[in-house]
Amino acid sequence: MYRIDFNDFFTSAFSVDCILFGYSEGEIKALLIKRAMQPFENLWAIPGDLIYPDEDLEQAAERVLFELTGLNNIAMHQSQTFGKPNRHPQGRVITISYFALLRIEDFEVKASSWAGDVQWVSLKNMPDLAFDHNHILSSTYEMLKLKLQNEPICFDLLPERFTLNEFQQLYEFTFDQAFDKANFRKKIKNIPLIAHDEKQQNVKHRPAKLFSFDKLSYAEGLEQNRYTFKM
Amino acid sequence: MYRIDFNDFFTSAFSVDCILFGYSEGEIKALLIKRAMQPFENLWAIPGDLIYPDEDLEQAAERVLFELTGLNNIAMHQSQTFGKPNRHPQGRVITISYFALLRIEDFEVKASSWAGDVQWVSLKNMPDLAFDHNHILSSTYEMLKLKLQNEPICFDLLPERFTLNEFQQLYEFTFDQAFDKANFRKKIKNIPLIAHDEKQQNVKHRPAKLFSFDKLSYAEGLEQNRYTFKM
DNA sequence: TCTAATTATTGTAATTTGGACAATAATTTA
DNA sequence: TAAATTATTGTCCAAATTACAATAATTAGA
Repeated sequence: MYRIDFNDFFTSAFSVDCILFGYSEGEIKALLIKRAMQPFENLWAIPGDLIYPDEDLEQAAERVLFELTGLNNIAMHQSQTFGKPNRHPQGRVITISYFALLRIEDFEVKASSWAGDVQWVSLKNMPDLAFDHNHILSSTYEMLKLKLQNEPICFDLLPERFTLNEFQQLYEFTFDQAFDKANFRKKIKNIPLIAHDEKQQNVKHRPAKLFSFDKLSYAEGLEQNRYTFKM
Repeated sequence: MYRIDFNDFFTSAFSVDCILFGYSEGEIKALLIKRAMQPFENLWAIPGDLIYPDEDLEQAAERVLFELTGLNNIAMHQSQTFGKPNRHPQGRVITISYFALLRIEDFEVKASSWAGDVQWVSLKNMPDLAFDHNHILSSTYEMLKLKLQNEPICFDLLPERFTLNEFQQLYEFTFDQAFDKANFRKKIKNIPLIAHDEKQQNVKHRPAKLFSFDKLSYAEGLEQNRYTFKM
């Protein structure tokens, strides 16, 4: 086994790639940027940036999110790390992928210094992306689906107040299977929801009641082991 | 937002940390090394090494595993990446943790060049480790438990032929709860096991039948969507 | 205003699963 | 051969799941 000089190891860089997932029109979408610089200029890509030498990973991920959306205080979930030796044409760059769940309608996207254009793209309809970003995106999407099934993060994708049907549709999309309406409502009866008096607006039929997720009650329940979130 | 020179980013290193989990005496254990070099010389640590500039992440993880155990062809699972700016006293080193499941009795551990001593240590009984290794170990253990509940990897920890009781005990340990024997057997009836004629040896009571996991049938079943592994 | 259309919401009965516990079987030891 | 010990199977009841039916609330149009 050969040994290289210790300092020769310190010739690499790392980056974060932040996959921002949103949900609209019954589909999960990712926010992509059109790269404004080399390499892969003009190709669509996952927003990301090199990590500063004194910066924490999560901090870097939050920085990228903020530059693009102006949003703070959004939970970032670490997904996986990708590091094939030749994945970046300009040197050895290992990238750590993070994802966050956003409400598309809650903010306006700002194209940043390194992005010429920004767009929500449905996962069913993904073009060829820069670097190994198609691979990163699809494996991060798998991780999202796993987490959606085990943690109550679906509410980060839904509007603050949602109908039970919207909730159900998101789960049907996630599991790629249809549920019976009546049975879905029984299935979720142990998830603490707040029922509001407010109703759905502008629909051509009986409007549905609006609900919101009761975070506080859920946190309490977790502590007392009253439930774990399992769909 | 300040910008540093592009080349200043290429001053970091990355490492893999390989957590080797084994199962014996009703407990899950990790293989730790006593560090033979600075920093943290003589402290117990997770085996790991810097990644060579032209080396793939998984390849590096397999190299560490091989140096320590002589084992090849063991599935490595990527866990999480840790990168607090000051986690390594000699520079910026981000580490990617991998884990593998081993049958303790199937090989002999060899202390390697960078390890003075090697030992299986129960997770219930963990000393202070080098670097942020206590943190890495405990969060990787959480990921192991999650995967044990969703993928049939428990069989990598059990002997090739096992009794249903051994299988049950591993699950009781994982879930930290006891199951009724009869009911456990119903619960697992959709997991394809091969029943052998062979029986348990050298026990002071009725010997139990030995089973092994039917990988082929499981893979087939997965393809046809006949089952997903959920405990 | 009344009726059809549409979707929301609740209920019911049958089936399946899960948990508690009892009964029987196969060994070893003395 | 009997006692001890653990393996394995069976049974009953409660709980969860499923399929499907019934009722409620709203809009649109006659």
